[in-house]
Amino acid sequence: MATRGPYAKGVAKREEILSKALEVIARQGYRKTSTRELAAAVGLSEAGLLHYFGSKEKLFEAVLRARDEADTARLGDELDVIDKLGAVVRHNADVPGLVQLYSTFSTEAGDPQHGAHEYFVERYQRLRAALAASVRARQADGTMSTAADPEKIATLLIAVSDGLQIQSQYRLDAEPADVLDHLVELLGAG
Amino acid sequence: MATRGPYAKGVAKREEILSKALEVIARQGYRKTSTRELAAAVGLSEAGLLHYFGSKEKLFEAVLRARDEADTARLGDELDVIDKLGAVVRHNADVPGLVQLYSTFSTEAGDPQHGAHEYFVERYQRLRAALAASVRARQADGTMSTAADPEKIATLLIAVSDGLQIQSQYRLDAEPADVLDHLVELLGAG
DNA sequence: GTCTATACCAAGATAGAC
DNA sequence: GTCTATCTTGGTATAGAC
Repeated sequence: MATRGPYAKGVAKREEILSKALEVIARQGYRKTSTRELAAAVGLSEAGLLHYFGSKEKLFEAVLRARDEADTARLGDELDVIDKLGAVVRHNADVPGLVQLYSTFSTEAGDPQHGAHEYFVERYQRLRAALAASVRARQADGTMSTAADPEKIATLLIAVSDGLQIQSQYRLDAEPADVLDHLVELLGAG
Repeated sequence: MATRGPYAKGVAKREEILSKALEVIARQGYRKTSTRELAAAVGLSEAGLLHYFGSKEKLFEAVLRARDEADTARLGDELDVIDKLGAVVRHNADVPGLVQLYSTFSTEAGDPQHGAHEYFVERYQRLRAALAASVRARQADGTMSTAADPEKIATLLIAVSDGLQIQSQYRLDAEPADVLDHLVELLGAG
């Protein structure tokens, strides 16, 4: 039962699929992207496509992981986590299809049976911990109110960022990132 | 060509469908609830069920409208809109199926082609206007910081409430309503 | 009691997941 | 190819306005 791992060709194809999937989804949204269409776009049969990821759910989970990695690579280590969150929200405004993928997927994976449920559980835990640490650091150097509860503010910041992405799909006048900035600014006083 | 309006029988059936739909969704989630199953639960064929609502999307839109009305009826006119939002978030914690329906639906209806898109556009506009008015009222009687921008805070409060419902599906320690309360409390200072 | 919109069903077209 | 899902087509039966 020696497990052999992916061949170089498979790794390359995997990456091609992810980047193509991102492109197609960004153009036409998540719900309208079928595995059939995606398969055609990368020159594979449906079975061939699913061979790499096992299921549609896992494929989209991989797309989101790739996006997280791209965000991390793009933003570097200059900003603290709260500022990064703002930068990502700002950047996302230019990629509506991806926003829809993230929103739809994070919502439907709320079902513990969903293939990507654990991915989001871990992602949210990691994000909350990092944001809470950033809140504490800001409180220590006096740039955030000490009345704020770090854990609750961490949860709040994620909620704001998720919720703004949903609202932004419905003729929202304000820029989502500006609303988030306003919150951080108000939390700085006091 | 005179349009005759629904018969008494139809009105009753419509209500039965809405309440049964809520029940079924609460038990097994939104995505796993098919029109076939729903039709069986109310003793109709699929075509008979769709006769009332036209499409699955419109049916679930009707469920959400009914929930909004129930919330309004239950809460009365004692509370101002911000407090009502908190009360609804608190109440929703007891109806997990509804939370999933609302989250999933509000997300996938982000597509302008979606049957319920206009419903959410109007709902968000109405909510934002009401919340902004409440912010201004609080600023006038000194219970909210005048540094807060009423429009942005209105958008923010909705985002928080939507985002918390998503996060609550992923092993969130804090009570969503407590996080919202914490925000309102912090906005009161200053 | 007539008439027609409403209430409902059987079968199938279409399309996506796998 | 198979299975499952939404929704359409083309009907019959009945409620209830006149």
